[in-house]
Parts: sequence; C-alpha cells; structure tokens
Amino acid sequence: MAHQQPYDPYYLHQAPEYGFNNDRNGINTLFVSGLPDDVKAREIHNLFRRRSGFDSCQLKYTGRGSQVVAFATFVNHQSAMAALHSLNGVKFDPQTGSVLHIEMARSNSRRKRKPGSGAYVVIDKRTKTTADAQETSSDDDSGASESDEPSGANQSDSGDKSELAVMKSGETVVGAESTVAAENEQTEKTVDGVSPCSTLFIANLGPNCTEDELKQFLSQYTGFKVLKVRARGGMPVAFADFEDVEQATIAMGALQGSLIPSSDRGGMHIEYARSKMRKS
DNA sequence: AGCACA
Repeated sequence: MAHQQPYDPYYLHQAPEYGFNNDRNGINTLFVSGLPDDVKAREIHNLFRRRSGFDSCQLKYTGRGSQVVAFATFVNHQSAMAALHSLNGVKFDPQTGSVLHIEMARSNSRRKRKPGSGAYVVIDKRTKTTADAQETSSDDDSGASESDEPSGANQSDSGDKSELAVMKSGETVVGAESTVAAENEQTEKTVDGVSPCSTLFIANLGPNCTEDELKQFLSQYTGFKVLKVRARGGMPVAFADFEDVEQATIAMGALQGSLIPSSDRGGMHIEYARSKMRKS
C-alpha cells in the first residue's frame, strides 16, 4: 500500500542544494526569496510563526525594482532547517503562482527579539535611498549595521542576485506589537492547549525508532534527563523528561519536526506531556 | 492524532 518512501535518513542528503554543507551548520536564519512584491511582513510572519523554534523575521524591500526578500530567524540551525524543508518550494500566491525559495542565510541575523517586542520588522529601502543609517527598530541590542557578510555575492537563485548586498540599515519598524505578535507572546501561553511541562511528549516516530536512537538525539540538549519509549501497539511515542520547563521548551522548539534515521512519516511531533514523568 | 510511569 504505502511504502513508496523506503528509508530516507536525513543525513544522507543533508543539504543537497548548497553544494557544500559544512559551512552553514551554525546558521539559524533563513533567506527567503520568490516573494511577490506586494507581500506584507505580516504574511511572512504568519508563514513562519507556526514553525517551532521560530524567533522573528524581517521583510526587506531591497530598493532593487520591487524585489522583496525576507529573513526568518530560529532558535537554532535544526529548527531553521525543519522550516526550510517544509516551506521551500511552496506556492506562496496561487494567483500569481509565486513559489518560495528558501535557503540558509549566509549569516545569522543579529537581531534577537526580546519578549514583548515585535516579532517582525520591515526594512524598506525603496524610497529612502539616502545614507540615513538610522535604526528605528524597537528591539535592538547594540546599534550597527544589519547582519551582512556578503563576501561573494553569488546567489545562484533564479537570475536575481545581489539581494544580500542591499541589506544595510535604515530600518523602519512596522507596528506588530498589538496584533499577531502580542498573541504570540502571551506570557503563560499553552501549546496545543497543554500547559508547559518539563516532560515532552514525542509522536510521529517511525515504527523502528529505538530508545537509543532518540536518546542520542535528545542528549544534545541541556537539561535532558530521561527518555521512555512506548509502543502501545501501534506507532511508538516517547516521553522525554528535562530538568525544568525552560529547557524542555527550548528542546521542543529546536527539535520540532526533526527527522531522524528511523523517521518514515515526516518529522517528529513534540508537545508538552500532559503530566510530568514520575521521578524514579 | 497518538500521552505512560506511580
């Protein structure tokens, strides 16, 4: 019936589209092109906000004609990767047929969103071409130019190069705090209606997923303590206990959607467990 | 959509 997807470990095709893969491992920011020129920052935000591990995004009008690009920042490379794979090639606008091109950014966005501030930002270079290097952003840690290290500028994308070369400063924040961002930043928010818990529930694992495999995978995250895998007749599910809610939350965001060698039904799905693992 | 162990 349904075994057209044999065995497709993620590590066999880590980053086919970049030629070399070893230089983008620390990147947690995605570079997004292929956007229609009337795209709104809100749309970009709504596109990525569902992806776990999402932190913030920026929409940039490059001033080059009507080219728009976006940068989406995640908590780590892993979650950025997951978002990349699930959204790359997706038709963004059925009307125009525009298709998203997503790749790892050349360098990470320096911007780190502080809790309570806007989850997205617009940088508009279209009308203001002067060197008024002025930051109008609400969240900022220091105050210099944007994340750019545009060494080569060979964006073998689809004819449009030099998007990266255009990002400097001169940013304008478009208010988002009152709408989507606010809702996204609810202090004690729950996920899937389950309150935060230091134990995570992990589902959508492949039938051959072993406790060892998963344990290795989770060990890279601080605070990971105990793993339990239950087969329950059907597909295995797992419970991973962490030292505290914060570390569980970080791991969940980072590992959400991750593929491991035994995965055969897509990435793993992680939620807070309904109850904390009993201490042994 | 699937949440156990005491």
